[in-house]
Amino acid sequence: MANLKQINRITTGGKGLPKSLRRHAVRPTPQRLAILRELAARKIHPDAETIYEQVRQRLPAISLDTVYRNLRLLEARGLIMRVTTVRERARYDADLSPHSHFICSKCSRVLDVPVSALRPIPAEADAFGTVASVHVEFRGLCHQCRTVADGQQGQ
Amino acid sequence: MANLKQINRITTGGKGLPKSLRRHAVRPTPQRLAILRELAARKIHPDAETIYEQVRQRLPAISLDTVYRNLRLLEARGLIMRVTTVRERARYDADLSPHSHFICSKCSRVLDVPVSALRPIPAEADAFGTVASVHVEFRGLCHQCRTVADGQQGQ
DNA sequence: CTTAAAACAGGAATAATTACTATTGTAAAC
DNA sequence: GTTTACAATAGTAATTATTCCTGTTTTAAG
Ligand SMILES: [Mn+2]
Ligand SMILES: [Mn+2]
Ligand SMILES: [Zn+2]
Ligand SMILES: [Zn+2]
Repeated sequence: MANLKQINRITTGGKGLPKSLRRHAVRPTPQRLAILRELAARKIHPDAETIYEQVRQRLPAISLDTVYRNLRLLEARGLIMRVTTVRERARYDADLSPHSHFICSKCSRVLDVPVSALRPIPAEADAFGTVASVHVEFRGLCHQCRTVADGQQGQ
Repeated sequence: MANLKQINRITTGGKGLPKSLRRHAVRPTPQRLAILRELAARKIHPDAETIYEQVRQRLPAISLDTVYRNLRLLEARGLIMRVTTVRERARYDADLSPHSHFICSKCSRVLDVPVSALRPIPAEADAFGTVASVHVEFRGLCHQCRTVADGQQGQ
């Protein structure tokens, strides 16, 4: 981290973002701002590595870990969102009938949700390409974990 | 792999699955059958490790790689399905407005799908727990990749 | 200016999954 | 019933995305 003044001059463009960050009790560091700006400017929904490569052009000393750390923090504070689902172990199902799943964020059990709870999703998404599959996934606290305050680790 | 005859006697229970596998041009090996049976018998939507631990009790010599390899093959052949989404790098979005995404399986670009294409999902899923979030994700070939036969790696 | 807490860079560690290789099982041809 | 070619497996190494750790720098507050 060398020459912070200079870095600040480069990266601190508009004043909107810094204020927004302060409101969420997040310090507007140059690295953080650069990451957030990169995400806000482009609509490519980039991953950590892609953001890293871009931000590096302005802040050559930034580390990949800083990108990951900030993405995590910004997501937790509700300032950005994840496009993909939570990255956890792959789980499988032998039941091929059309249905969806409710995944408990506490005990990580997976419950079947019948299609009746879904309603068919219109073919309007075909505007973007040939839809091969639609994945619907509910997350939350299962009944068992809600009532029993102390969540056990089921599965 | 020792004493195959014995293993076969143990694991080859019903005759339905072996035939089903043959129909899909998949050889009904004892390991494969055990994995498939484990998945079909329980409705817990297990991950590879969990299946491994269970199958190991009957086939102590089975390797974890065999479980992974077969889950991959069975999914590819359409005999089982994945509960969770494809395991790839996490991607982020600064646009917090409610919308969904279309992910191209060829160029891996992510396109925004407006809510108009979704229809609200009924609160019927509350039957399973307190729904905190709903994730809808479309997969397929984007227009660009469909027309241009030779897919480029966009993003 | 001093000081405590937050954030950072760089590199090591972790965890899930896949790749590699020598060996074994299978099915079909002879 | 042998032979033979190919598929599948076990065991282990490698890969990949992400997180953790440690010493240092930056920030904010007194
Ligand atoms: Mn299911
Ligand atoms: Mn989006
Ligand atoms: Zn639960
Ligand atoms: Zn595409």
